[in-house]
Amino acid sequence: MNTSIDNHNLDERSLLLLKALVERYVQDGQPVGSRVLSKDSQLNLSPATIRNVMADLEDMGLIRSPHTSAGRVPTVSGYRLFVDSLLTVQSVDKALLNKVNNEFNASMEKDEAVEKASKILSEVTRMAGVVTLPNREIVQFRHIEFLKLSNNRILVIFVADEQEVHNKIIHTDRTFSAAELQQAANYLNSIYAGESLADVREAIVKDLEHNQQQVNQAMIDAVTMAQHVFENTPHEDYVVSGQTNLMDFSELSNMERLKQLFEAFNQKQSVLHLLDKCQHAEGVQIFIGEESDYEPFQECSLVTAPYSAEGQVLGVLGVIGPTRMAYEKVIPFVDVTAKLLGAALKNR
Amino acid sequence: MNTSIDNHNLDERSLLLLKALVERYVQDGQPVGSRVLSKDSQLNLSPATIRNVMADLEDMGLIRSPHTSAGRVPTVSGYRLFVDSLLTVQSVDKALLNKVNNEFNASMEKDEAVEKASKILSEVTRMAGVVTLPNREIVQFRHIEFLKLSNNRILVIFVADEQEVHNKIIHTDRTFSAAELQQAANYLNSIYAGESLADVREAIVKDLEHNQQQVNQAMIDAVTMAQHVFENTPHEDYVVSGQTNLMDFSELSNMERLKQLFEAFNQKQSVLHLLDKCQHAEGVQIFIGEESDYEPFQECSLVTAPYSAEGQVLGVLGVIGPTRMAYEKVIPFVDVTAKLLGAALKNR
DNA sequence: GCTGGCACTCGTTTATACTGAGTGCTAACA
DNA sequence: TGTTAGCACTCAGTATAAACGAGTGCCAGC
Repeated sequence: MNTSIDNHNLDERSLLLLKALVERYVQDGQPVGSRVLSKDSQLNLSPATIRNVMADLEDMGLIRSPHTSAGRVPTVSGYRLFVDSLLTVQSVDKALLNKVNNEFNASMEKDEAVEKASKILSEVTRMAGVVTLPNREIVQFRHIEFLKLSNNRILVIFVADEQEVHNKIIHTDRTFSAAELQQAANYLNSIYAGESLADVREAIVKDLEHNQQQVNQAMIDAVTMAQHVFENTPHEDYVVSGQTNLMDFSELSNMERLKQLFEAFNQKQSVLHLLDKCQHAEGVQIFIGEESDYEPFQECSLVTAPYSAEGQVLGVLGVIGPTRMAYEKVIPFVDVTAKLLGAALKNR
Repeated sequence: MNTSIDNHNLDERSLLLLKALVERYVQDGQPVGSRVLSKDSQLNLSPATIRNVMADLEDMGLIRSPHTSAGRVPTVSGYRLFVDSLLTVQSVDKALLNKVNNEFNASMEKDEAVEKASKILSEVTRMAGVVTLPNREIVQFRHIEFLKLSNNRILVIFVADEQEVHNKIIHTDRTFSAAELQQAANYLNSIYAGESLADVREAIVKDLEHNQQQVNQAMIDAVTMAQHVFENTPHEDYVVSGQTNLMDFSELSNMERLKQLFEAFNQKQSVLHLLDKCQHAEGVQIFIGEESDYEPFQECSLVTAPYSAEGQVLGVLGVIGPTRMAYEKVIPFVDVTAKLLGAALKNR
């Protein structure tokens, strides 16, 4: 790795100072001046010298001062450099780790575990926790069932992956008898059971083409109905916890922006898009402030990690909080939570 | 009705003045003084006279002044008197009514309709809308199905009331074969289909006692499993929309309290309790400020109405907003929305 | 009983000055 | 050449005071 690029051609001392500055600022939220930094940092330097260095750092866009007579605060690039090469990751407290691990107990179902993970993330970090629901594409088709409601409304229940039950009402062109429905279900169960949903979807399309030439109307009907169910397969989704924690941060106390942020969580769509980007990143991924390129998150950072079981990436989890957060603690915690959630989902 | 009690022994003029004051205050959120009221109200009275009347109203606890040199604002009792006997209900705008009615279309399922109602309430009133999910007790049992997961974990799927699908995983003492499960389902479907959930629950208990003496183990097993499913029947629940609308009100801009309020929505429990109280009230029910006796709602009012279909009360819906709201518009709108939702659920 | 008048209250605004944290620059020092 | 002490300067924040104005309560007169 070319550290000279990573580090903006800065010498050791400047980097140490930047590190000290970020840590200090994260700690008490006040712009930090040369005087405190002089006492704070290991290097025994006078405030004046520090001011010189800070001037350089400011020129490089790593820090800035809110106004003339205030200290300096890190810019996004400053934070970036910090998290990329400066920060000393703190290992997660043993006791905490144990406690969290115990929260995931064996009798827990998928949804519960996800919910729990989100809650843990928010409670431990005192920020907002978010977990995407396990990806459905790689899930196995297990069982399907049709129930006639009214003449051409049919309730379809299908079970995926041992315990996920989905249901949907479809509208058909003609009326089916209970026997026909039973037959269709049997047909589908016999040929698709055990395949992944993605595969099933593909297979359905092929089956339709293929059967068209044949004359078995019953099969065509069955597959057509299945297609109804799978074509707009349930959207992805995620769970948020501890949104209200964000109301405690003074940097997010602007009602205007806070409202935007909360609405973003409700909308889901854009946040999902953002989380998707992290899905196939390896390990922890971080968006600092405007890096996310998403207006409502301007003042926030997002720390994520994908979680997986048996080599399969299932989803993403993370926390959202103010840019000024204790990255050195949050990052390892998000990381470990992802692993624990993955483990908890292993035999589900 | 004994108006002399209702009206705190106030003469017509005082009441008219109170009415004018409340309306004015609701309109522009500023304490209203004698001068504006003198111009505003029909009665041609000098500010001095109005001041005298206001002094009386203040003595009775209907209005108060935030400080010496401000106008007056209504107290909770003031609002109460206003909504009970003073307010002139404005009929809902025809165009709006039509628009709202069209939002509920026939192909909508129960959950969707509820969701929609909540959204409509929040969007039209620009406050938070809330709708409890239709009561499940009166719902019909339709179909049950058991699916074996692992040795003693069984996935139970049951369909209620034509389209509601519920699922739950139960743990059994012994292992059942697929055939046994099928048999159990058949048994339950044949004897309980069509009954209300409440009845089913009762029947199960009786069946168990009764069958105990008999020797048909299969039936006992079936009923025992059913009992597992029904014993802690899914909790009540509700849907909120437009929480973030509440962030626009200056009277709720205290972060501390706003956080409390949002957390109350998440907790659900207490809010549900409050809504429950309205379930069997006839027509619109209103809690003004502290009347709800629920801390987080201190600065808020809740306007609710039960909704029903075919004579059966299904749930409650309403809006939550600042005490200072346009009751004369909100009340009829909540009322009519309840009716429309009821109608939309009629043939579901 | 209603009204005009008047003294009074008190939150809000505006102006002014003061404070203190922090800077940039320069000159001297090692 | 890098470091430091010193000094003038900037500027947000706070305090103080004065002026303002919206509104009141009360009283005397119509």
